Amino acid sequence: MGRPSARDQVLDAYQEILIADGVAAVTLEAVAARAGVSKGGLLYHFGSKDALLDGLVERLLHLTEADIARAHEAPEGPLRYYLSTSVTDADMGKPAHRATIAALRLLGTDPKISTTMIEIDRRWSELLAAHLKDPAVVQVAALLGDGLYLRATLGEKTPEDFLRRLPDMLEQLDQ
Amino acid sequence: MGRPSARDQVLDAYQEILIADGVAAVTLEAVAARAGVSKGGLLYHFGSKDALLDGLVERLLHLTEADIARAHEAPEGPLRYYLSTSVTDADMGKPAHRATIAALRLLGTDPKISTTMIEIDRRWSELLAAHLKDPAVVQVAALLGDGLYLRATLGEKTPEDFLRRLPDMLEQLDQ
DNA sequence: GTCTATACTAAGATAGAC
DNA sequence: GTCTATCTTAGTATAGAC
Repeated sequence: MGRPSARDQVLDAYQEILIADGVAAVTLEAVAARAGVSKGGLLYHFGSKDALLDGLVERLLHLTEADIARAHEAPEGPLRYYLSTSVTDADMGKPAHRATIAALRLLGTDPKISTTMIEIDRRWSELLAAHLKDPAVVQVAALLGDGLYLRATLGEKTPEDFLRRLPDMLEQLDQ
Repeated sequence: MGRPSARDQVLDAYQEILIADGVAAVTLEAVAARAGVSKGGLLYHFGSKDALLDGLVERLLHLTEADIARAHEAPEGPLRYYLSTSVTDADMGKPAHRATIAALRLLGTDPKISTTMIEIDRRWSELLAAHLKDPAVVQVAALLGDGLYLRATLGEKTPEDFLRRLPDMLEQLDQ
């Protein structure tokens, strides 16, 4: 693992401020402070605020790829993996999850966010399609994932017991 | 109907810029220009940028209330009304819909947006709960609505034929 | 109720030392 | 690779005329 590079620490700080305090709180100064570097130091790694966003998008894409690979192998199957992954408190610490929530905070600010989220949706749907019969159920599952992420971004938690029932309901629908 | 007040025109401009160009494009100057008034004129109606956001939230709450009242009477039933309402191209012009998309653009910028969206979710769920047997299906329906709104915000359109099947699937699940 | 002019501030970015 | 100092601009908000 090794200790994180300064670059990664900056990206972490960016992400965490985004999640905790919202887009308005993300100033170069605040990010630098949280990462333990100066504004100049930060700008060495990311030449502009926009570069910071690009960095987050890139990270999100990588983490998602890794997550989908894991879903492929998951003993409980991709559907359960996908839906639980989205939101449980236990998973809130999951890197892919945090990066997604952070990115969603930037929704209105840059079109790159939208295209990235659409792309991620597409990849998960691809995986789900390979494991469900009915394409409509795939759509439902993907849509539910999106709903869960929106709620997580709103700070609303979805009841655990409902989350446990969810995959069963979808499988019933897939008959 | 009467012609819209200057105040309303300002709010319209704010909303439309939000939807079309995102949060960064929303400057007092841009909003004023689009509303056909000067910066000073705008600030007479809304004393600050924050007041503009408050205005949108208030409008959204009113429109939602009216929409829910309509859903109550809808011949196709609240479930169908809720799900179609969310996203069809035909409904894109619907005031409640546009206000919602605009508000979602502001997600990361102010906690008021989150609390408002949660409140709106709650009200729709209340209505749906009165017309479905299984509380879990109510949750699913509400979550799907959220997912549809997130996708609309992303600019991704959901296939019409899938949308038509959706309520039937949920009713099947509710047996 | 709306306009013009202007003050003020915050924040992004550059330059150059270390 | 990181820091301090500084420049620059954009954008919010105020004041006061009409």
